[in-house]
Amino acid sequence: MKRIKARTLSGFLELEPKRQAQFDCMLALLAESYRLYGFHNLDTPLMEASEVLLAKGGGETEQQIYRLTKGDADLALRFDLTVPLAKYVALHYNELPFPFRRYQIGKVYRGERAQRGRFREFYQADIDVIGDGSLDILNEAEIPAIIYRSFTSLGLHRFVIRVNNRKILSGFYEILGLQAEAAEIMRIVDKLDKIGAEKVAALLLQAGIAEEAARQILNFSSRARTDAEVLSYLEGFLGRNTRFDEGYAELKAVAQHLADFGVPETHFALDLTIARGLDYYTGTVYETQLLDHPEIGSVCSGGRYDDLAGYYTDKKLPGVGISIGLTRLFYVLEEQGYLNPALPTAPCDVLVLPMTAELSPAIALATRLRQSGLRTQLYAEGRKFKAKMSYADKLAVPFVAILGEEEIAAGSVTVKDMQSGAQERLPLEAACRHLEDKLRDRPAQAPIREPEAAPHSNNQKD
RNA sequence: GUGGGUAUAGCUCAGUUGGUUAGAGCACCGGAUUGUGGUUCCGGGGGUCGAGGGUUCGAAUCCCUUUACCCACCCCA
Repeated sequence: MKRIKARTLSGFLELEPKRQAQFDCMLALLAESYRLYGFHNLDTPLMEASEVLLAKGGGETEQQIYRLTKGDADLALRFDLTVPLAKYVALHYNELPFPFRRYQIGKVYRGERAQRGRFREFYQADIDVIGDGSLDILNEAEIPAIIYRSFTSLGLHRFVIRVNNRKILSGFYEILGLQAEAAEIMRIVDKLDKIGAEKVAALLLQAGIAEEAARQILNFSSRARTDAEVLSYLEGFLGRNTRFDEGYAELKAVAQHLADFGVPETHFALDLTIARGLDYYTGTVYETQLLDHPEIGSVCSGGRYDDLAGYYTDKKLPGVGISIGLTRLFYVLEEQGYLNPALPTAPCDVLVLPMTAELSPAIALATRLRQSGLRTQLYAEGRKFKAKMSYADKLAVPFVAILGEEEIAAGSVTVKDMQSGAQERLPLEAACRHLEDKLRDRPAQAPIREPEAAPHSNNQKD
């Protein structure tokens, strides 16, 4: 028989059990953070009609989307979670409460070249708040708090949430008489972090921007300012452009309530360089960077948009949302050695090891433990004790319960703590309560553990 | 889509100007230890050297074709 070589497609991440458990832990904590802020969960289909996903048409999406046909049906795999949300909100408009707050954590697909930290199938963890006709600015101000909560709950602390407002940028470019080039300028300025001021200046000139204007654009986007300095700097331009003035008011409103929302100043920065390449953002934009690894770019991005579902409905549905690239985040944190080795990854709390051919007592014990809510696995294979212990070790299970002839005869069970190696024989009920106590008292572990001191950056591009 | 690189065991890789039967570490399995794992020692299984063609007495090694993958750019999470 000819065997097919087992393989996984490039750009598709597949984890062995221990790493999957670490990933799942991060995913669960994100969902918990999102729920804490009152978001509905949503699970839309992985596949949609191509015409729905490609409503916008053109550009990168069309090139990168996975498309397939089945009979006459023209189907596509979702490219992000925002377009399916737009369809969902348009379709279920009458049944939804507005503002509609939903979170969604799911896989998305992009048929582009895979490379380090870039996948063809990856998880996005999104939240969006959709308004019916209008949406209060406070929803935009709350977003940094959700980001802060989400990252700290994972155990990450060395990050900064950068915020800007696109109305300020486009208003400023209008003041310079460059409204036609605004989108292109933003895309270039957005690279400031990556390639530096000189190269950005060169790109601006290349794009046909006059030298003086380029100088002003760069000066405007200079980062060396505190939040207060940014706001007072912006005040100097007020009264010259309506859009600019609006953006200023919004940015100020977002910054104003940070303390009330519990976001420390250290984790937040008004940053006029943040532009976002995506063109549907119309107001506040967010990016989150890991301080120790700026080279990986933003790990959580989003912003305000005025018209979510214009392709599907006449209703005007403004919103604000963010997306965490969970697969990339996991990949990078693992690569940097940030995953907490103390994170429990065992599929169960107790492994019951029967030593006799008669399995009834072991089954009864497992049932008893499960009734107490302890995750319990029964090892039924008739292999050597050594193999059974080795299995327990591979699972990294914290406790094993050994049931041999002696234990059964005495109505007892031997409980072994796999970490310390200590074991004791206890009467059945006492053993169960002992396990309950031990497992209840275990401290919660965050999936991420950052190094004490920031490692010096040696990630020069080569 | 553009540019560069790589392909040898499950994984990470070594392999001399082309020369016996292609190696190491990790992983896996067995034994030392038949009621005790994770450490140690001993042993074992596992490879069409990506595929196809060519040069040669002889190819993992040189040449051609091809496929896959990796890195970077574009763009993004």
